[in-house]
Amino acid sequence: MSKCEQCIVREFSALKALNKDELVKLADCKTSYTVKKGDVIFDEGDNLDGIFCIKDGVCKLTKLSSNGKDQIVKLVTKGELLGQRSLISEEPTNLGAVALEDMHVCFIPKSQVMEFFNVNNKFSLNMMKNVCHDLKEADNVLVNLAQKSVKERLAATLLYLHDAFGVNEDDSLKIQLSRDEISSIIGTATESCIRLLSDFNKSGWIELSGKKIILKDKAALRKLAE
Amino acid sequence: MSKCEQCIVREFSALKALNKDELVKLADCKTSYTVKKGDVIFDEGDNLDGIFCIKDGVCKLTKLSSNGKDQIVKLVTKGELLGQRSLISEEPTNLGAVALEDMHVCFIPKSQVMEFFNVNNKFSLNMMKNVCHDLKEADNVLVNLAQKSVKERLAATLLYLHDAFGVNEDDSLKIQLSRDEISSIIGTATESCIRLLSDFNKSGWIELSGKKIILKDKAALRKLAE
DNA sequence: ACTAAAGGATGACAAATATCATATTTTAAA
DNA sequence: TTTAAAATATGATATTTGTCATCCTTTAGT
Repeated sequence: MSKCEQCIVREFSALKALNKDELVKLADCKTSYTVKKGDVIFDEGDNLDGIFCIKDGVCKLTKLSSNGKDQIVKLVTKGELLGQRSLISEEPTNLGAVALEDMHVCFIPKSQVMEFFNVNNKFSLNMMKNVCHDLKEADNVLVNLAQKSVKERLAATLLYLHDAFGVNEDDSLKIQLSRDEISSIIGTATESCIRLLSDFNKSGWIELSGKKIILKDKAALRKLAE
Repeated sequence: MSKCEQCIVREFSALKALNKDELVKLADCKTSYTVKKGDVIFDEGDNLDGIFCIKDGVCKLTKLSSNGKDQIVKLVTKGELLGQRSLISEEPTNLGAVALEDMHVCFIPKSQVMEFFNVNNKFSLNMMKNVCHDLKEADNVLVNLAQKSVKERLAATLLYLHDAFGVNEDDSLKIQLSRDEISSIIGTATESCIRLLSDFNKSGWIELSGKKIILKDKAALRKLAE
């Protein structure tokens, strides 16, 4: 069982408020495991009995719409916690979580989270701030989906992927999404997304080679995304 | 200065967790006032020095998109609190609030909220649950905006207005929104919204008379909205 | 290495939605 | 009350986006 005290990732989440004793307790009760790319961490509607701390990797939070299509609501990465809302609300999850890469995650049982909650005010405040941040982001995404064109949303999404997940040595986006997944972020048909990527490519704003995407003209994309 | 102890509205928000002493304190520091229809309660980006408790009336929370159009993110009514997220995040507001009807609101200064926060665990938990509920709702709206057609969103919105705000004696929706405001909820051009309302009218699903809207065939609307 | 399946690309076309113009009705202000 | 402004309504048209068909490319499994 690895020690949470030495886990750098903890510094990026609400868990940073925990003291030494609490970290020992945490290490004691957590379950650490790996998740393969494509694996389901939890399904929409699952009853979670704790939260997940992402040690490494990225996953998508999705919701199935009544039209049969999945919408990606949020990408969650290293250092973030999963399932907080469900835990606080004492409700089943509203979104499902699927790994986009191989991941390392730790599961922290509800009882332990609740204990920290009650004894460590800083921890609960941090967690609350996380949820508040998520709410702000969700509102912003909502406005973009309602008011911007697919083209604008694609440009904005490419820039977001660039800024949030960085690039490889060859400048290609580090995070690898299928065309279908990109469509599922911007809320459009896969073919429309592919077509627009082609257009962006022809305009010289991006460069496509296989699954790799390189942003060649971020200024142009930024102008489009506003 | 009216007593918060006797205010029924309190029962519907996080404030229900306050005890008698705390309610006296609250009554002591709050400012109660009226807001006229169309008045701005706060603007997007304002620094709030407290939260608002809605005693009566309905307001819209909006965000201005870069295309110059306002998006209505949420309608907030009697019993709900405004500005919680901003207060917890210690950030300017992400959304503006405008009265849709004449309102009675109370302003509770930040210092007092923070004190309750620190001494009353139930209160902070309630507030946290509110934010979590807002997040869940925002995610759901987001998915609908991304995946459903304008027609479906209009049907869903009419049903929502019916269920959330009720009807008058003549069965017309109690809450009166302009066509422009309805468009701003569903995220479409005003003309498209007007046209679809006409279509719904011709189909016999709704009845329009001036600004009044009567839902004649909720089953049909529900089927459309899914 | 071979093969099936999945993902990606593109054309043709249809449907949904936005935009612009204009008329009518309602509302609010002088 | 009169009048100007705003809101509502509708047609004509352009643009955006989705759907369906087909082909090509990559990936994964045997």
